Amino acid sequence: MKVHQFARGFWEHEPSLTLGCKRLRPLAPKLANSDSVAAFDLKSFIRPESGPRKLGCSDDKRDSPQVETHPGGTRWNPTQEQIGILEMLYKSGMRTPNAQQIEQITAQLGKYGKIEGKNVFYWFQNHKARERQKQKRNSLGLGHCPRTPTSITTITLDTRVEVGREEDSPNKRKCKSWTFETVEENNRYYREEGDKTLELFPLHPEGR
Amino acid sequence: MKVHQFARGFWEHEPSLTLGCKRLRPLAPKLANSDSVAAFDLKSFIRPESGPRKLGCSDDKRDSPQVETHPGGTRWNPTQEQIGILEMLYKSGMRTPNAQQIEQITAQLGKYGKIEGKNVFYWFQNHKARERQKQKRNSLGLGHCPRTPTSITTITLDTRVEVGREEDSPNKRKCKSWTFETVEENNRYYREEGDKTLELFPLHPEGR
DNA sequence: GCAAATTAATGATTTATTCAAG
DNA sequence: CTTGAATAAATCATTAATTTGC
Repeated sequence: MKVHQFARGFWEHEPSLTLGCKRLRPLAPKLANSDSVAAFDLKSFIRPESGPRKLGCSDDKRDSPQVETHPGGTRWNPTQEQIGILEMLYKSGMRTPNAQQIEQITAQLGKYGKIEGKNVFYWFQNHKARERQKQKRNSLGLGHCPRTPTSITTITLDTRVEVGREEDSPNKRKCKSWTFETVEENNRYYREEGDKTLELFPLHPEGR
Repeated sequence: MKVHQFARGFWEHEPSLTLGCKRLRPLAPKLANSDSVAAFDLKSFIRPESGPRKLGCSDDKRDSPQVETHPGGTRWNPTQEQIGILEMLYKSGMRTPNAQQIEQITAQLGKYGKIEGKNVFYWFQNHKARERQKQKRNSLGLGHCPRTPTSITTITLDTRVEVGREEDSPNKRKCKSWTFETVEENNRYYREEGDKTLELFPLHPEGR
């Protein structure tokens, strides 16, 4: 709220940035004049996806025949093996795997078909949420007995990980580090940020 | 739901996995009996946290005088400059920056103090949400006039990025790829998954 | 003045909801 | 209509402000 002075000239520092110059006069100067260069095209910076629509699945989908991974594949198409394993893990009590676990799972599942970490992550999120819905529907639908978890079933080995409940331990927070990558218009694949991240993390020497 | 056979022996495949064996017993060291090998310690695998509390800010805060980044730093502690710039961008209409943008912003803000991409990401999420709350409170609090955005102000350059509203363009979905990393017990720092990810991504050649 | 105690802000995660591919 | 993907809302947890008693 206070500082705004240095705002000026902020982007000029690094020539490596695509949006170099004096633009970024975020406020004030509309004035229909020279918006070509001076305009800075903040719009495209802010929302690069607004212009070109997607709607494509006609021409760019044909380049890669189908051999690899999911067919024309925008999204992950899990194989039976993958689903089976995931469900097994779920039944074993796993709910929100951490990075290491996701990594391992992804590595394993990768043997049965192409898959990424985020697919595993999403799967667990969705599955958890949908099992919960289903359970809620059931508990409301057929009578009451609201404490009956519909899918305890199997997995009763010695692991006493809660199966039907999620909210349990008081300290649930983890601490994750991500690397974003957008797959849009003209996207890169997996942006490293490599060393940066490495030097960033020793900060929090311990989780919480 | 169907497949369960291969469940057994699933983790034995890859010796490269760190949790191959029985180590990784971060918590629950009590119980002297025989849960050592046969137990497989699935529990610790499933929920490695929940044991050790943090509560530290008394002795580990003094090692690094204060020079670098946030003091004993578990979480990002933004500097005035960083906040200022972020707010500026927010006011410019930026709401949910994509990977590329986060990257650039992070690079810039890194000049004023340690920061990661996820901090930027979170900041925008939180700020957006909290501005929304605030606005809702205000609109409810002082009279009506429910269509008055309290902070249109500035930013009227040629970029017609919406300032006061969020829900707008029909196609909002992006497609991000992450690399998770948990910082817990004995955590790793930034797990690559490097080549893997690279070969994974060409799948979705374009967002949506 | 100064720490412990309390409160206010806000960074970080999780959960709920929504969108859209197939 | 199923479900992968993404976003928004709710929640948790730290850190900084601040208050308070000495």
